[in-house]
Amino acid sequence: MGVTSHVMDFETASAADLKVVGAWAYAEHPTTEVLCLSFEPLNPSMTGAALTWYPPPALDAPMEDWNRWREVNGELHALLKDESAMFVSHGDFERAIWHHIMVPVFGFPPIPNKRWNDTMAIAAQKQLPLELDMLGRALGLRHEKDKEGRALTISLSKPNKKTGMLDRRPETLARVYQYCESDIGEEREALDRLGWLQPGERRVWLLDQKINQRGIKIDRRYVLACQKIVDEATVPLAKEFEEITGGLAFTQRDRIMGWLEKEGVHLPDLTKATIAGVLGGTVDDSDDVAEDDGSETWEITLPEHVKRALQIRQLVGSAAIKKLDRMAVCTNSDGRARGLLQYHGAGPGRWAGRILQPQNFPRPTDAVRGKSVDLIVGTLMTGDWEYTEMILGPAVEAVAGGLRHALIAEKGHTFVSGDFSTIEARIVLALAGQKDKIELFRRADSGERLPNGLKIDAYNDMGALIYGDPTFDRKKPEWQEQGQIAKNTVLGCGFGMGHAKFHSRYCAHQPVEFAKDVIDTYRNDWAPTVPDLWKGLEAAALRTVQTRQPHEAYGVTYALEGGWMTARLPSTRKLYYWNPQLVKRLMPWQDRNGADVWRECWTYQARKMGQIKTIDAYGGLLTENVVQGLARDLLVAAMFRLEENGFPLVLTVHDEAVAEPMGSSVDEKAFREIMIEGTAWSREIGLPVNSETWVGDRYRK
DNA sequence: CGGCAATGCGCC
DNA sequence: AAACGGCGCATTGCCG
Repeated sequence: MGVTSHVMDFETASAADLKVVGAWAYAEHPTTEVLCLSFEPLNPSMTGAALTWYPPPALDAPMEDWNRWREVNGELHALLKDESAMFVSHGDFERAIWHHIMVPVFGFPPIPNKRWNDTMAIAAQKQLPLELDMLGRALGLRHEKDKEGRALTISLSKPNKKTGMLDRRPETLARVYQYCESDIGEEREALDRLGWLQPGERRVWLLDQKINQRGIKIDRRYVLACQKIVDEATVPLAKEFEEITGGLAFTQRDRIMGWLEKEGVHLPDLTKATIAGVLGGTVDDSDDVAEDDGSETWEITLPEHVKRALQIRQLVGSAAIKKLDRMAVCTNSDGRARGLLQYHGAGPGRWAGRILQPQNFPRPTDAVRGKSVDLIVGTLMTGDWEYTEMILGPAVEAVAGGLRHALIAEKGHTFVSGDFSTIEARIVLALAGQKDKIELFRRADSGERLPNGLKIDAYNDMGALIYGDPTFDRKKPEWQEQGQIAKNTVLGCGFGMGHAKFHSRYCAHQPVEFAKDVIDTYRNDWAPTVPDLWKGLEAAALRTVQTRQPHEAYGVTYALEGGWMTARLPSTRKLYYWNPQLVKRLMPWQDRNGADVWRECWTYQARKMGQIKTIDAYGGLLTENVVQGLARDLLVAAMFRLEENGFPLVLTVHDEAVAEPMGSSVDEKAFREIMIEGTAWSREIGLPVNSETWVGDRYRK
């Protein structure tokens, strides 16, 4: 990226909370002010050449202050004028401040995304922590964080408690400038070690920036109406809960558990499934929900007051409704929320969600399932919780189920969306060369029927094998439960899940032998080439670490590069594993004599819950990474085609893309064709791609 | 009071 | 012979 790159870092102060509202709403907030901007060339021969720009001094300031300011101001303008000059930031904060403050307030020219690089994106792509100081620690940088400077800078956003004044004294600001320049040092050091994005990914990042900056419209009126419903419906129930439990709030999970014990009720947890189980209502498994099948109606008689308390928790305990608060504050003045997606936030390259986390909206709940979006929105829009309960059902649950409808298309635009059907299961089978099952999916996609008239269906195919009945039909009411088992087998067993996990997760009320049979059926009969895929990838990767030479299996090439293990996918993109190490590990199974099994394995380090964790790289995991990575690349390929063909994207959710084209009549068929076109590599491995699409003016499932 | 870790719960 | 994984956010509870 050349010698003319400069690292840039702003320090700002604001009454807005950056973590809550995100960079774009923060930058636009009327109280947000730039304290300073440090910039420094990347050229190593110019280390220490950082300059710090700050807003112009007061009109009556001494001439020397003005002269000093003019010098830096001139340097910055000259830099911007040189179109070959590039800029580096950590995250999108600098771009947001530049757009909302430097351009309109201080008259600087806009900086197009093409002139930016992002160290956070690079760290993400190389599987390292995203936050700068943890990134530094992971890379073993010796740069010491200026904690005092940081604390001081943060304190400048708050008025002095006694005087009510904001501290902007010259000596205070001088300390902030010093901190800002030190921050840049850390970023530069990190960049030296990271290098740049791998080939092909810069254009993905540019697309990501376009989508994030385009934002998505939030229906503010709807959000406010939903908040009103939640508030008013919750008040009486919270009070009742408090009375029953002797002063507890329904959010206090641990204390509720304690209280239940005291009342003689022993539950393993307070998950949705468990509560539904003891309350006698079965967990409603809609066709496309793969979880919760382990739950069942437990033979427990509950005291009435305990039952009522659990009911209340079930009714109002949805954490998802907190998204309403975020939605209400994170939008820009044009009503759009920006910066909701983090490029490469997840290991194999998927996006992660930010701010209001648009990737985990609750799926339709009982209260709203099967009802039209118009009815749901029309009802909630009244803000009347009693009316809502009359039309839809429990108010909080109805709001939770309708949360995703708060995302709307701009006036004069329409949403069109599609996902990839069962894409991960298909990629596993295609990669493994399980041709008969791939053919099965292909025939199912084209709506073909069996000789007995039944539509071809992968889950039925699996069910027929598990239950030894060729007429197996999961749509028949009496086979509903078995249908779920079959579905979970197809979807869940591709990455080496063992019988114990399958049992506890999907069929806890069956004997464990049943789970064993299911796992065996998948591995030995339904998809016998898939375990070979696990073994093949595991062996190739292990040999690579052992010999330090590249090894290939199933079109995936493992190699050691710098401090990373890389996996080059059939799509040519590489996955990164930081700091691979050989280790001996005890396997979670015994040999036929019942003896422990030890093996040479390798580990790598990855970010997990804000920490660096050491992860064992076994075959099932490597397979999953490869498969998820390929699913992501398939989506990215479709995203480029969509963007180029008049479908501007506003959101992606792993295997789903949402666009917001102009006009009210949208070519849904064209959208679908683009989605299922596939790529050279997907055709090479014979992957059948299918997509279900919808069109509407509100986000939905 | 704020930072941090652990846990729960939502989605793919 | 054979280990599902990936996320973010809210809350709680502990620590200083």
